Amino acid sequence: MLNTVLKAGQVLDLFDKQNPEWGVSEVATELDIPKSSAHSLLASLAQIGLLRHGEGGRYRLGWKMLNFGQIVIDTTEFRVESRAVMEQLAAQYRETIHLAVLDDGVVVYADKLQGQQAVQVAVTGLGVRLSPHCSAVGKVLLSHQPWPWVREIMEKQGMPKFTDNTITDVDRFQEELLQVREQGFAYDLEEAVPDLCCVAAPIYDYDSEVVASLSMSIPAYRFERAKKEYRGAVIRACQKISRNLGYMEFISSYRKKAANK
Amino acid sequence: MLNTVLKAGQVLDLFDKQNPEWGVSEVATELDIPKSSAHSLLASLAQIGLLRHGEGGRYRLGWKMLNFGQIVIDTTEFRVESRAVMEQLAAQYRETIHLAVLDDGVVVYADKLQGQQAVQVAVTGLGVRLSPHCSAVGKVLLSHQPWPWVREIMEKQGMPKFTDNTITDVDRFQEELLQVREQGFAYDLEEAVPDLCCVAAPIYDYDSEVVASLSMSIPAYRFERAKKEYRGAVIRACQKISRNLGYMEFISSYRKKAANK
DNA sequence: TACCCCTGTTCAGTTATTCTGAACAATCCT
DNA sequence: AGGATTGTTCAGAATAACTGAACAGGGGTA
Repeated sequence: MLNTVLKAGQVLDLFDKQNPEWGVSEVATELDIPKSSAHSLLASLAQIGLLRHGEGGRYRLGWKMLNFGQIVIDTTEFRVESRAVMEQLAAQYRETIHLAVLDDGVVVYADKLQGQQAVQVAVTGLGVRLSPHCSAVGKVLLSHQPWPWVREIMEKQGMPKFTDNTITDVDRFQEELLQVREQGFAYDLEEAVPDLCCVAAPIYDYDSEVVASLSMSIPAYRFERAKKEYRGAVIRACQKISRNLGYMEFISSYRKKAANK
Repeated sequence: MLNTVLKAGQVLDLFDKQNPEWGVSEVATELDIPKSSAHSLLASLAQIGLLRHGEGGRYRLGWKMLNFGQIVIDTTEFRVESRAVMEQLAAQYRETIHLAVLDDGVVVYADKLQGQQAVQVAVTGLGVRLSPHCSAVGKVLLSHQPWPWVREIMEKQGMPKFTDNTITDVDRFQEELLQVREQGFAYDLEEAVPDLCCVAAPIYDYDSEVVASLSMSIPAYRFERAKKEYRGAVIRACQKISRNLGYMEFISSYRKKAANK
């Protein structure tokens, strides 16, 4: 591992929505490195376009980040395939639809659609990273990962309690994941945000790997009324996307048999 | 300048919409470096999340890029201010609206709206980088930069001919920029794409700096009919955005006088 | 207006890293 | 099953990064 690149990564990670602008001295004190080291890191990152230094010598994330982000969006196969199905769902139910993936143990929103105002949609909240233990998509994605790995992640990240329903016990979480995997969908019953429920299902690719998860978010009072219908719609949507990605169920079950031999 | 970071930048620049996936050996031969060097670069970039290595050990841009791109979008002041005005323009004229900035001598689309289908809009073509000599936004942005610097950029990048109207002569381009700066707007009369015309104007910030340019793109036959109206609409939109950013014209003229002393 | 303090930037010697090329392991294709 | 890819590892040789003090440029204040 190249030490210099790792340091550069630490520098980049400082830039977030709350602190989009950093000076050399600030970075130096924050990372506890000499001013000159911070300077060469920032200057080099600016030279390759990942940062830019505008007025006052302060640094911001560069426009190339926009470019790279867009490439991610445009070249992710399941994202392209999901789009049409997501729009259909959003149009029919007028609820918020999320498409999420697992990245280094956290849930990342790869796409988002709102039923109401169509315009702002695809941009807001995209790329947001959050802990997976309290969301339907997180449960779905983790349920298809080996438990020891999941356990390690949970211990490393912790399982913060956001509402009374948040699962904070590791063993309880394992049971939940087993059930999710078994039944092929997951609920989030006000576990992350009060009064907000979600239902999510897995998206498989041609290799029968779970590559993403799609969810619909619904206010609790409305969710209770038609839980089954929402669930069915999400599951059918995921099946349709999976099929478009080349997933075939019978091959999957065949491979499971082969693996168990 | 940190050599390692520069190398990392070269690696990242390989990833584009046409080649979103690279292996170690491919990178090594492409950049003419030993396989092991390519490996440590890719592995390190993957560790900090800028890349990810999925199936087959091949590497792709990481999900963190989406995150960073989104931060750029959400924390760019003029972009936030422009949004409402752009939507208004798009709704009224039903034509494509672009918001562009200058980054290292090239034009970058910071936002894009289409009048017709509202949904796909904000995502398509965002972050795209193109040469500035054949677009209205490019002319506007360059017209507010010192000519020697612009000349250098033009000589480095070249001025490729896309249509019969493309300006390919440097001296001719200088005249054009002088006029654009003087009149406060720029046309693109089928200079980049046949049958496509644009009109663009500058967006000033509180410091009287040109930070971006907004343009409207219209099919040539329609553009000829109402050139003046389109021009007026774009200029008024830019003035409104500039004012929201704290730009005040009288301060600008005051500073010009002070600078000329 | 002049001062002071805090910026970002540069530089050269010391230190620690990266770079390299060959050997290994795993995978795909024939 | 074989051959030729691929990605990965390792230890010595070469080179880069790290440091801390000195420099320069602004912004604010007295």
